[in-house]
Amino acid sequence: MADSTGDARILDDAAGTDSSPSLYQRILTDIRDRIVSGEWEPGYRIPFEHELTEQYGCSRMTVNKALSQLAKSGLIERRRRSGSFVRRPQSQAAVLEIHDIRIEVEALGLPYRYELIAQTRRRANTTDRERLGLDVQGQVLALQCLHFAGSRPFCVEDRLISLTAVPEAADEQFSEAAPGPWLIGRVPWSSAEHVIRATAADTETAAELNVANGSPCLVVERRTWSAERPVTHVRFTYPANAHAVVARFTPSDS
Amino acid sequence: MADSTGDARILDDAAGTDSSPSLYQRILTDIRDRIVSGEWEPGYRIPFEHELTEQYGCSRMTVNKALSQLAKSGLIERRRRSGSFVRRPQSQAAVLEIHDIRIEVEALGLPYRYELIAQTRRRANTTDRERLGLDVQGQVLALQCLHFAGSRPFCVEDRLISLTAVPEAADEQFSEAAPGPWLIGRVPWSSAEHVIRATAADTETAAELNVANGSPCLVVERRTWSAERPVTHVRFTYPANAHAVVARFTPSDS
DNA sequence: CGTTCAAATATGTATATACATAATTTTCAA
DNA sequence: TTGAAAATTATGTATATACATATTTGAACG
Repeated sequence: MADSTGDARILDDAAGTDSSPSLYQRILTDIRDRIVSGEWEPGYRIPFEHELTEQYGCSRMTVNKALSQLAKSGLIERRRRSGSFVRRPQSQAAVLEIHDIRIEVEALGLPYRYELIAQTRRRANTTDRERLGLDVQGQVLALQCLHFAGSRPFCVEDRLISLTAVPEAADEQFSEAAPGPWLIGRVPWSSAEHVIRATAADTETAAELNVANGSPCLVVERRTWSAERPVTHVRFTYPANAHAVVARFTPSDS
Repeated sequence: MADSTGDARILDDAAGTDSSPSLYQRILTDIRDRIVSGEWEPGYRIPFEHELTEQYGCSRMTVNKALSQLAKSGLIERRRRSGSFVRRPQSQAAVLEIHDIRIEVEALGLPYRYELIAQTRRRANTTDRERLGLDVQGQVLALQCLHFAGSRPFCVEDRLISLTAVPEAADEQFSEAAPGPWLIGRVPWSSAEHVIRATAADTETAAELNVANGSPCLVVERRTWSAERPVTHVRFTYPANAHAVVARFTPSDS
């Protein structure tokens, strides 16, 4: 009797929808999409297991499997008796830190200051599209900023924001707040790519960083996507010896 | 009846052992330890679910949960009808590639050549212990090598291997095979840390890489652990523009 | 001798159920 | 009013069971 009930449910579902991805995976991606799209903001209480159980017409075990995985991957937080909540966008991944430069500078015991050098709004040109990984035209916001540690320049930031993905950025001044923290608090990212290399400082960069022309610099570029959509591309240029990128990795099964 | 059986089992286990970590997690770490310690080598067939079920006196669901997670984290591979097998050490993590320089060079369409410059065996000195993160003394093997792309030097490798962790390395010549691939095929790593920075080439490095003194270089350092034990530390120095480190990251719940 | 088809088998996903555990809310007495 | 005990609730882990699915093995047959 118990079995035949379950059986009927499975068959019903199979008939109703395409059941090629498993149910628990469908639940998982449904929830993940809602979080990543911003529909469910940080702090939002995800429906209780028993509610999802009803919505999907499945058992609690199935829902639990999906939610447990989301918790393990860090997208949600589960609290007994209270429910499951969307976590605020992880500001540092297990992997490569999405660094907040203010924190980096203050960790050195130096006062932090931020300065906006230039701000341009334009239709994406070829270079912009390449940087963002866009295939269609659209408005972008280009920013150039300087971060200071004490009185000395700490790094140059060269950023491009897709206004298609983040229209609110158009109304933002960025004269006080740096675009990095602003974006992080606003747009949950689902994927990121870093490219790290060394270059010799060109004339402009050398002047901005107050180093000798041609001296070695560390360049960190990051491209960020939210739900498959390009959000921002940023290039940080640091004078050598001022900065190192640290990445730790442990297979995540323990 | 079915319930009381399960019930009795749980109580038995609780009485017999400390049950503070959950059973499925105990199974998971048991297997993980055996793989990482090298007891179960790549290709080894892990006991079938029904065998583990007997060993741990639990249900298949519990064993399945542990094995599924190990599969998701990439440590094992599961094949229907055949069983679960230890995968060969992941040569590239989802995160930061543990790069095989030969492959990198050949991807550029250039012939690859490797040359051993120096090889020293010694008791670990202070610097060595610092590089490896060792707290006790022990024998280490220090290697210096050059990797060529065509006739031009591609990068300098400066490596330290803990002979406590890899005693076989003492008998290896490393005149033909580079230590990187040799180690990767032999020691499964459980954790890795990368530090990436830019420097100006010192006299020695400049000579080896055939670049101007003081020209910018990208330095990638990696420390590797196997089951909490330091295995190797390596520092790659590349002339700028010859190399970039690429890291991709997507939260792993999909 | 090879090809096809059926049995066997291990994993994959789902169910209903049970009890543990942590945290909040309610109740009730001092 | 406060403070301790009890009820409530959502998640955490485990069980027994069922059937699906992929793959190998082996048998039957042309």
